[in-house]
Amino acid sequence: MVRTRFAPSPTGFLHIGSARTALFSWAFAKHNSGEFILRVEDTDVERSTQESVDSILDAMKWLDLNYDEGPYFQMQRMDRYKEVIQQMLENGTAYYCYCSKEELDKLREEQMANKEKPRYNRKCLNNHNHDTSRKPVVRFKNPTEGSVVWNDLVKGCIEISNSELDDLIIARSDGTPTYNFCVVVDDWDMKITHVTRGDDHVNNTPRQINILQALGAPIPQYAHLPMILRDDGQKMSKRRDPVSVMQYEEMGVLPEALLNYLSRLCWGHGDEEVFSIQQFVEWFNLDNISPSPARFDMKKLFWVNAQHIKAMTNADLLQVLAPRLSKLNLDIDTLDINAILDLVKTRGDNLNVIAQEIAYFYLPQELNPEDVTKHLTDDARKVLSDFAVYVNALTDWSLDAIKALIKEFCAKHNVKMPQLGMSLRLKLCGTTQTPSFDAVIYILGKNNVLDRLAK
RNA sequence: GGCCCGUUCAUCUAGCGGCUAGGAUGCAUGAUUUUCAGUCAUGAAACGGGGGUUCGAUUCCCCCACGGGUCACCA
Repeated sequence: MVRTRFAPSPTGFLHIGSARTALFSWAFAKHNSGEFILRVEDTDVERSTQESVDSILDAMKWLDLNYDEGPYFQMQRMDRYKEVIQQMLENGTAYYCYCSKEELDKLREEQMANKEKPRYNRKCLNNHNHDTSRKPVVRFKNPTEGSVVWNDLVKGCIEISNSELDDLIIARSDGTPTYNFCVVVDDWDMKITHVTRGDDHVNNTPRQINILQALGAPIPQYAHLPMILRDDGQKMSKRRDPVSVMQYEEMGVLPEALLNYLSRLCWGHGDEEVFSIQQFVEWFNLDNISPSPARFDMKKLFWVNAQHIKAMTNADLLQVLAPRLSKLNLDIDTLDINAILDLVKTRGDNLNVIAQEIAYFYLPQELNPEDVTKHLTDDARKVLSDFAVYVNALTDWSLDAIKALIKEFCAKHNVKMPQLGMSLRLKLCGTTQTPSFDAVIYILGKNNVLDRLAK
């Protein structure tokens, strides 16, 4: 049974890169009929907040990345961690260290000055004459010989010498365990078979494997996924980029489109570009993940989004649009919303634009003064009032009849289609960029058309 | 700086020793003459550099350059 996990720390919203990691972990589990576990790594008491937990959970829900187990919270597993630390203390795979932060800082500085690798000098390993008034930390006794080797499912074989590692702290002086230790105990207890995570964790892996071995625990498989960078190759930044998943919701991106786009970063399946999440799960495997980082291309994301919007049924589209339409105070029942949707769903690459396209059918829009001077000249106004007479006289309110009417009008009044069209659009919709005006007239209905022309 | 990882069009990618190096986004041009959008067609555009291995390297190996990650009582 394949078991993967997603383990965010609740120190902020769900990051777009984390979402990609979650997606791949989830898809790998689903593809293999396995289980996906959510675990909240909240051992950093200073920075973890309930608000962050909630926003991460909300984002996971929005993306519809469901977990089979959890969310587990590490802070609720303290007893277990302490039990394991006690065992390690007893069997000699861990030891108390009484060195103060100041001492350690000094040591580090000296080593850096001598161009040595900063690492703990094991002063407390066998020295028992320490200041017991101090609260000690617990250190893991890392092997000094040999190296740690694992076959990373994305990166291939990686080997790191134990001489690169030092005795890391697994419990702080206040007794709370640290990240690398909790991860190990959790992955073990939760029977995680495949650790899929960002490749910023590659350097933690040998430490974790060493602890796992000291514990006599099985070693899971590791798959380190490449980072997602900005379009200029820099790291994404909170200040400059939309990095929160929910910001994309605000920008009118569909969750399935975001997932589709994210899936194509560092992964591909032939020439496939636009596909459903179900299809993705069927295709997904770790072999096709490219080991190099990818850049986030906002334009392509929105193109993918447009493809998904276009492919939706009107009923589904209306449902996702509902909150936006009600915010605009549209009473959609007054017109044929289905016909409107048919016309506008190809006219935007996000839900906000689509909602605006719908809005001008229902509500008279304010006119841009530039458009007025350009298109609503005295001549144009005369043409429109003549046209209103024709509309008023039309008894058969069908699209074909309206088309015929327009043709007839243009011929008789010696007006070219675009001439009529632009001023008509402006008067009817408040903008010169609309779908075919015959269709707009048809949907609006005679009364609306005459009302708006009269204003 | 040490260690680890990476490098195909501007961007996302296909390629897994022999191809006119394919697709997509974006860009440019044209068509659809009812605007914009959409759609369709066409076009420009890539194997970081240097050594090997081989009959033959984008593909395998080494070196260099560049990019990224990481070196906490953060995760």
